[in-house]
Amino acid sequence: MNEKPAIAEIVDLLSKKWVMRIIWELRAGPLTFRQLQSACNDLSPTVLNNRLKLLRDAQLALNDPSRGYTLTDMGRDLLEVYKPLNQWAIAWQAAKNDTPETRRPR
Amino acid sequence: MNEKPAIAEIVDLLSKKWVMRIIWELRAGPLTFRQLQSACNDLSPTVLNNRLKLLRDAQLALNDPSRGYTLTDMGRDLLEVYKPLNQWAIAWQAAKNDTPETRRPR
DNA sequence: TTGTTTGCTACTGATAAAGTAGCAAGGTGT
DNA sequence: ACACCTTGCTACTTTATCAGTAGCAAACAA
Repeated sequence: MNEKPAIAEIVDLLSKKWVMRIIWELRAGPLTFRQLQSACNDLSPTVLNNRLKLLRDAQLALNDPSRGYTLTDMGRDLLEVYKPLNQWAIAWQAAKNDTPETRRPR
Repeated sequence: MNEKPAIAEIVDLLSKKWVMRIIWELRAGPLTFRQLQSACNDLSPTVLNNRLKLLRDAQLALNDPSRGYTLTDMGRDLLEVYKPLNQWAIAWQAAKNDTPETRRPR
């Protein structure tokens, strides 16, 4: 039924611009379409709508008309999985900005 | 020195097409430019070269002329961080393809 | 009615990615 | 020297993706 390995499928989805950001912005609770828009640097409704459709199809988010767009349980799980990446990223950013070329001698 | 939070910076990088795939293809050891190309579905040298530059700048990969392109220690660490995502993805793919709409009644 | 907010679409312009051809540098073998 | 490779890479063109703007219909409120 699935042509692709699961990891390839999710990497494809998360490689699309704004997808991870949208999930991130929904971390604290539901947001309306327009709230999401302004949370994501006023991205165009064209792209936002497209991404929300992808996220709904992937069952990572859904639209509860009375509350707004919300993460599903799976969406929240994905955020949990991403937490270690945050730790790694902090160490990475510090390390890559402290290289022989850019570091001044002491 | 850094305008962006580390997590935003790495999400930006990993959101670019082929970046994660390239890291993945280097998991087992060095590959030459052309080996990487064919490993990544014959992607154009234009994009591959661009991505390799990004990865070199991010110090996740480097080019050892005698061996080919290789992951740095940080690059390998990133792969480690991604392992849980693989587990999550398998469960996610199974769950999302077993929904009330697409599932036939028994 | 008038006004507001909702999700969303249509249309246009800009940017990123892909496809193809080919080059210069370095090695290898004759 | 020569003709061959493979290397990383660039130039150029086409196509896909993303962004910006305007605005609509539905739902509700004053």
